[in-house]
Amino acid sequence: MSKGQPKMVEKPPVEVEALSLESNDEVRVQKSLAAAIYEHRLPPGTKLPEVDLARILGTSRGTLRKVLDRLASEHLVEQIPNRGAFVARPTIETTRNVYALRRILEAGVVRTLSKCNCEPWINNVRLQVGEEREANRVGDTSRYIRLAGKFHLDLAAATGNAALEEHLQRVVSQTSLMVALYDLPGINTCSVHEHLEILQAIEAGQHQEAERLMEEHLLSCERQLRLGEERQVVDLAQALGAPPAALAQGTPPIAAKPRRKRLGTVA
Amino acid sequence: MSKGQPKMVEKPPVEVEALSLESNDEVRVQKSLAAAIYEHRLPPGTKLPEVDLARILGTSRGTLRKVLDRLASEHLVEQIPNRGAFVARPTIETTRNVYALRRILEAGVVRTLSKCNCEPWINNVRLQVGEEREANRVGDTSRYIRLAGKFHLDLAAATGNAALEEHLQRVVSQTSLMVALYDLPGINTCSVHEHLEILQAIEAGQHQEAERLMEEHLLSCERQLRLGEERQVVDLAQALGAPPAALAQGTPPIAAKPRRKRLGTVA
DNA sequence: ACAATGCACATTGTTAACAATCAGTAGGAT
DNA sequence: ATCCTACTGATTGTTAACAATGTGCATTGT
Repeated sequence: MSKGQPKMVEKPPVEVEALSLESNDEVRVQKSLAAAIYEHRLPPGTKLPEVDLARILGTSRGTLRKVLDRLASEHLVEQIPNRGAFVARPTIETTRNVYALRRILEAGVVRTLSKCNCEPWINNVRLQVGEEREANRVGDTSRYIRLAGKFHLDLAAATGNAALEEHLQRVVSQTSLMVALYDLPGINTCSVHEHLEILQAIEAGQHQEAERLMEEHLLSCERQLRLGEERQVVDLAQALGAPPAALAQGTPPIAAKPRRKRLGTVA
Repeated sequence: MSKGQPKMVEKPPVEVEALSLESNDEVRVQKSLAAAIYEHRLPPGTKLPEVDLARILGTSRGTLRKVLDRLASEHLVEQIPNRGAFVARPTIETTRNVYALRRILEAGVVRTLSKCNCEPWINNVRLQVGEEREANRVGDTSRYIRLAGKFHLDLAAATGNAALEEHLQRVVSQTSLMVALYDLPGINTCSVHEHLEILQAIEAGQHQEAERLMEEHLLSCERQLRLGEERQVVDLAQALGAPPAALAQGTPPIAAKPRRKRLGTVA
């Protein structure tokens, strides 16, 4: 066998299961960061400097870098080329899209559950909704956020479809960012009552109704957000009541972001 | 401002759009690899050695590593701790789950499209289905696979929901691996005719029918796969017809993978 | 006083050398 | 002859130093 040219195709009898614990450090760090973002302890826009975070979380810069990359691929952080990583600030359009996707996914979850046996899980979930209500009453936001999300994820887990669960996990995490960005403080995000209604419909075997309730619930969540039109770049002239004659630009709102100061190039 | 302790929360006026071109090299390498896997040029189980691939794709080991990580997070490659990366070999259970997820997502796509105007895109898509048929007839598998997948992705793109499109992208890619693994060669994966039927129903505004056709289409795709029960570890004794008395293990198939030779420890 | 230019610091990005681990092989004992 | 053990080569994983880039401040000129 020539070893000069690269051997590309070579099937090994891989029979080992791909264990997902990996470095064990990466998952710990990733969970810490993801949880902090998810629970609004790190608000959107927060800078995430590599060295500081590495020291705080007790890991190396390399692993932290890898974790930031992964979180970026989940749209939980944004990376700007030579400036670093920030907690993501999803746009309003993205928010609408993600909520629409959640409706599709979770309607699917409920539909799938209607063909399964609820007994094994439904009581556990009901208990957790109780905790949810309690956390909400006491005012423990972190805990409440976690539990409210967990309700939806538990339903997905109950389907036994790991792929479905994983994808929902992603959008639910994103949703938390959107709540942090656009929710008015003081309003309760996920109504506990609606959660109970959904469980009830599922248990009673009312597929259609359960699905409708879930979609309605997600719609009501989205409606609690301040999703006015995109924070458009303010046209100073117009805002200050300049004479219309001065506005040669035309009617469409000036979408001109390209504020790009040309730099470098020796004068 | 003390610079001894780490400053964690610090909102910068990030108004720059997060450009996704990144290193420009990473995306190129990732696209190359992903395409090669998607088009079955790299069959499941193929080892992906870092140095070879880096040389072939004309990049550094570092970026290739990053790309492999990303593809692993999309379940296109599996990473085994100290042995490297391989083109993923999704299990039969995963396959069923992913197809179920596709039915959920794509039914959602069709439902969403029913509320939109088809005119801008439907003719383009129809033309591509023509190319699809042609590629299939000529026998250009790579091209056919690409186009058949593109149909589904184009529909998702037509919804204007980038999040939905992205998630579908992932499962469609995974699906390609499953076809490579479980499809019997010689059978055409996605029936062109069914694609046309779906388009027709959408155009005619028959929501229900379009949705039903899409689910039926995906079911028929899944049915073309050889998804017999999991390739269970063969019990040699039983397979060779050893006397039942010798089998003290019991009925359940010996799932004993833990072939783990204890190593090290000076004798 | 304001704007623009150049410098210094801080942070990110990349590379290369080193360390750890594993597969395959040769050797020896039972 | 077969099984076990120890070694070698190859490949992956990690660390640390270096390079590149951007930010902010001080300085200078109008």
